Amino acid sequence: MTQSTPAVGKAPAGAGREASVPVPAAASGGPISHAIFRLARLHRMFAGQLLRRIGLHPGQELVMMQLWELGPQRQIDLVRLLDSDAATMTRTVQRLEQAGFVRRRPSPTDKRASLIEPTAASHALRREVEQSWSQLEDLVTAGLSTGERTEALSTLERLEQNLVQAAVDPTRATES
Amino acid sequence: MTQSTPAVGKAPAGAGREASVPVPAAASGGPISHAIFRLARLHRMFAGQLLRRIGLHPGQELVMMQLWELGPQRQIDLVRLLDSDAATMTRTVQRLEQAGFVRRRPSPTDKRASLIEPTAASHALRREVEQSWSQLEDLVTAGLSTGERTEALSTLERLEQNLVQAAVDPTRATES
DNA sequence: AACAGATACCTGCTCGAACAAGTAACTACC
DNA sequence: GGTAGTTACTTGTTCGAGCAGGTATCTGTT
Repeated sequence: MTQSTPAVGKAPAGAGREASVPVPAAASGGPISHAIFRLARLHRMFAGQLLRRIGLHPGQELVMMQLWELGPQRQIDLVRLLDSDAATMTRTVQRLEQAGFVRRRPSPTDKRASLIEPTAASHALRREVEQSWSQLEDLVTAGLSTGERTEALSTLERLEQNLVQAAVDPTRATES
Repeated sequence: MTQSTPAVGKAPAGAGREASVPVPAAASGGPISHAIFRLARLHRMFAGQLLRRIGLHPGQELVMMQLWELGPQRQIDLVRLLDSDAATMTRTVQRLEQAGFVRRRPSPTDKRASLIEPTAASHALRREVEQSWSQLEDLVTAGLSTGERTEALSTLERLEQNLVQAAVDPTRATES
């Protein structure tokens, strides 16, 4: 574990401190950026916790959800759906295959590609994964009214859109 | 790169798509959670971009900022300040040392510990790192009024607090 | 039909993150 | 002062993420 976290295996690493005077310098340089960073960190930790007991590693659940929902997909499709990376997908699929959650079948129309399909064993996980997602949602939105949730969502999306915009139109400072 | 992103090395991987119908299933299972996930992803990509041209890897800049601000620190101090992991810190410091941004000196009072201090070479980076942070802040908060920024910040912090709370007081669903 | 370019996938590498173990060195208590 | 427990750090492993190649295979054009 990280440090004083007592309940190992329960609370995500290092949660429960900071949130007060986390990183003075970094915070002053970009409070919102820093808040995103911390929120993301915690959020990832919790997601990791939840997934851990299901037997998946963070990221794998996203692949599985696509397969469960859309059926067999080529790796490149998964890459595009998840906005991931071909190399990462290769390895993630290999591990999922090795774990028995996924099977590969050569594409009938394209000798380069193979179709990735969820195994029967994987379907047992589906409910658990979905539960974990809503569990996480409950945790993160605890105490928020419906209106506040809508508001929070639109705030997050606005920030996201700013970044998407900056990526598409690098008229911005990202350039040197 | 990921997919159709044209300007390789400029726009972070895979930005510019999704944001419309990204991951139907995952989104419906936890819209805010999912929004956090996407925002964090993009945010990390941008931060990575910015850091890349400085010559640091994501995470290393946080260590350096602590050192610049507080002076020589033991690894355990850095771990606590950044809420990181001792093992990760060992390797991050090793890489920073190898890159010439950091030096190790045995602690005068504790033979187990060593003091990590920023090198002169590293100080040249400081301004760049700080610029990158405010650049990122500008990107992410583009078009937001001062009031909206305050609001966004408190929204992020509220979500963060929810997670912190859940970590400290696992009366919640995180437990099985 | 032949070629150039795009695709789909794979492999090797580095890095942070997290877990598990292990080794010194320090501290507290008897 | 000697031992039990803690602490600081290291190493090994797995995993996602990203970059840089490399190899088949397909496709569009001539």
